[in-house]
Amino acid sequence: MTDTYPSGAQNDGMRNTIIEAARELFAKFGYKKTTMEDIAQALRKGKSSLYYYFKNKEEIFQAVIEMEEELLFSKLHKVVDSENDAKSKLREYIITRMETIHQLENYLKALKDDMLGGYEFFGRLKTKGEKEEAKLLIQILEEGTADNTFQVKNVPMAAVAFATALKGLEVPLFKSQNNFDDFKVQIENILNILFYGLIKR
Amino acid sequence: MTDTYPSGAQNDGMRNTIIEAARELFAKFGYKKTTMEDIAQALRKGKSSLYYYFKNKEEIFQAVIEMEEELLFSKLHKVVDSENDAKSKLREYIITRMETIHQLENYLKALKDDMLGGYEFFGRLKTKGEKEEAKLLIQILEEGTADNTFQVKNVPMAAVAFATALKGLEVPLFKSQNNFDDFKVQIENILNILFYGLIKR
DNA sequence: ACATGTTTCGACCAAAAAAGTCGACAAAAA
DNA sequence: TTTTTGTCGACTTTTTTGGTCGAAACATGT
Repeated sequence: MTDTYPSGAQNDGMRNTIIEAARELFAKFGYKKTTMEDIAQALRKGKSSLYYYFKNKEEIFQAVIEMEEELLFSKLHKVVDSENDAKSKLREYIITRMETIHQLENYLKALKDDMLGGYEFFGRLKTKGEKEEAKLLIQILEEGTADNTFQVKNVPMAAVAFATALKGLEVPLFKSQNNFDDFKVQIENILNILFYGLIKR
Repeated sequence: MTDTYPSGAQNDGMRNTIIEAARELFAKFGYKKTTMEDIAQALRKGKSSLYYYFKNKEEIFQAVIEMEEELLFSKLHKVVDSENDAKSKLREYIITRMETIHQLENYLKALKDDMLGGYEFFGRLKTKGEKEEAKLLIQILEEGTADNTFQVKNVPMAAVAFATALKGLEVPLFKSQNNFDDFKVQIENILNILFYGLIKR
């Protein structure tokens, strides 16, 4: 087979099993300190079995990060597709975003590592996520502008500005993984300031 | 200097600093996955500086385990030296023992690793701990026998039997590090059974 | 029963990582 | 100024790890 790995229904099962096991180990020890032997032992298999399903270690890690990004956007889509008004949606979007990223230890570590060169696959993944996030933010801002909750002249540009600000909020998550409640209070404060500037008066 | 390492007041400071930093890293990653570079970076020093204070990596780990054993027995001594009656002391001793061992992640890991060959220094440390524990249990049992709370014919032998039973209780700690509250309920149940057999009727 | 496809893994190799050493240097103390 | 203490970059040696390969076991099809 030419650089493709078994992905029929049967083997998706084993691939997903490997990804789940790897995910826990990467979360606990990090990418570097987790060995292929660790992952294999967690599955009670030989190390070389992993290479039947994945090309290499980084590909397993990529699959873990893709899964975690998928989880993140699944949650964000639920927020955007809810029946709430635009203001509530935006608030919920930001809180859900930061909270979920905080929980997805591997995704968070990958974001952090990316600042120092990170992984080959991560650039593409990040770009894809940024585009998806822009779409979601545009959707919320357009809803708010349509019903006059928000006063935004250039929605796409505002969405980009928002997304950039959200990235800045990621930095505190790199340092402290404990007091998210404190961080949440901070987010609420920032939201109030943001809304004061956005809500029509 | 001939195989001794600086241990004057000044350098005990640096040794203890190294031990504390190492302790956190060993607890988080385990002995094997923690590198000398990790420890050095945590202290913002060069890796070879560590070899000024310690002979090798295992000696650092030994110092960590000695410190944790010292913490354990310090707590146990407080229990035995309290003014409580023998029955309360025995109960408190067992709970404090299991709870503290549960908290001392490195000591617990060393106990676990010891079953698989473990570390060169650990045998001596364990023997020393067993002797000290026997003394403490004898003290409690003698107090209880003297005031007729317990009915024990051969106190030293009973102490050894107790210590052996306590070791058996360590095994559940190896597997689950989460629900200690459940484990504590189990301990209470076992204590009641033990007391029924011990308390004079 | 045999052939084919799928999955597993022990042995191995090359590369990378890590433990540990050494000599030079800086800083502190005498 | 000399001696002692402490630091660390460069290096060596040892160990670990990622990854490969061929053989074997297992499952499936004919």
